[in-house]
Amino acid sequence: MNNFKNLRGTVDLLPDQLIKWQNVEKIILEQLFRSSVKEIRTPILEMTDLFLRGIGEGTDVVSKEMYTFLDRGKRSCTLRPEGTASVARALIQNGLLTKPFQKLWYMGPMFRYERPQAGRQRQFHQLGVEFIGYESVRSDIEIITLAWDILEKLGIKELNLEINTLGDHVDRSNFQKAFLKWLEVNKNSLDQDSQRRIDKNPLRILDTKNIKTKKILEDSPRLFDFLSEKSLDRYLTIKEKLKLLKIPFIENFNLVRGLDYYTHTAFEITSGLLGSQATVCGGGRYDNLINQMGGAEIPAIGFAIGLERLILLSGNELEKSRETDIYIVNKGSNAETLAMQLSRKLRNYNLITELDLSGSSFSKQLKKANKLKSRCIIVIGDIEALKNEFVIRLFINVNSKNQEETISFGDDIKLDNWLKKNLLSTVLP
RNA sequence: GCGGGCGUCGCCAAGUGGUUAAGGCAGCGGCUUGUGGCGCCGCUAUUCGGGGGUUCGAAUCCCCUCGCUCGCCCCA
Repeated sequence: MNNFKNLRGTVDLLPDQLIKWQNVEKIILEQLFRSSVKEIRTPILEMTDLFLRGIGEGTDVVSKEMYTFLDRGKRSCTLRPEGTASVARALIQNGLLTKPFQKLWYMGPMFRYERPQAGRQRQFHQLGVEFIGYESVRSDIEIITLAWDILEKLGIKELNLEINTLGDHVDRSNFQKAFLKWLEVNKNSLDQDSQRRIDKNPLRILDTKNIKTKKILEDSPRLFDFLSEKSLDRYLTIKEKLKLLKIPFIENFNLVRGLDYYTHTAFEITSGLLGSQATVCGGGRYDNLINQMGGAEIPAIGFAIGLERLILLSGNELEKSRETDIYIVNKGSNAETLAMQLSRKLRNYNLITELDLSGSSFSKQLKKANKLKSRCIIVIGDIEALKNEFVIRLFINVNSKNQEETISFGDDIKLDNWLKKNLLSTVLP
């Protein structure tokens, strides 16, 4: 096997699969459009420092999962592992932060160097939405609602929304002090992973999956008790409004999320149907990120949806695509020229037209049309070409020969009427 | 980075030491060189992920390697 292969953790998306992708993307884009969210596109490649500063050096993403390399100018570059840092950078750099409020989305590939498994790849795709400049509690609700509605529009069932609050940076550092103190005392009872995290990223210990550690953590100080009145009030309001909007959620005080920049609201939407990589959507507030990266103090909140996981969850009704409307069977040089002209004309209708380019026998071409489940065929051979006409026939079943019509080239009215009567009335939008 | 499972045609597979590597689907050609379905006939792996070894003989046994996959960690 000397052939080339794709790199581990990357996949080819093939035509049949892309039907589903396109349908999913269409529904997403429509919902974003209706929600007044605008698109932004940033480079896939960025300076490594952007992510070190933005995401945080202690995070797993930065410390062990980045695709980083030196370019020819010896600059350290990284294929983006997520989108938020890039968006923040772009807004600062392009002076867009003078606009007080912006709702933005992006969609595209992200890269993380990990061992692939079900629902996890090294190159994967995310839809990200960021509400920039929004501080109000309502913006938290609105963005959670948006994420929820997108998933709902796609018909995805069995979702769990988990929410938590991380407080502001003051709350968090107060808590962290108390927590670190507690950790020192209880260090030896923790599992190895958690012990390692004490120095690197203590908050993440809260999210451990180790059952023993979980048990021990029950007696640890809780971030919730360190929330300022304002932070607490914010959190309670969110819960209350979500209830009013009838969006079901569960509280998860251990939901910390992997990136350093989050403050206040953190949320995740998971599905039991995904196996061990259950998170479809993760998001939260990041009021300090833009400032940390050199911009003004601008609050923001966002989420990201993993498209591969979304596709796994989406129903197979989205795999269906429209079939061919008209298959043009043609043979002989004059006929072929006429067929080309005709196919161009037909494409001005909202019809899927396939011009046979094989030059093979009528029988072969008909078989192909049948295989494609074409709703209608046009036949142009030497005989038709000589008379400057073509035959158009409904192709629904073998016996539909009687529903055929001969039309002269140039008789656009007759063609138009035939199409309206037989095809256009049932064409999907 | 650490564990488990698996690699036979484009896909699904049988074969588990003896000289032809089943079968199905898909594909291609024909029956039918200007008319679809069905059917029938034919073609499609000098080779079993790759390399080395054991053996008279290997897809089948051993070693190494590569890849895939599932899980841990973590995340989308």
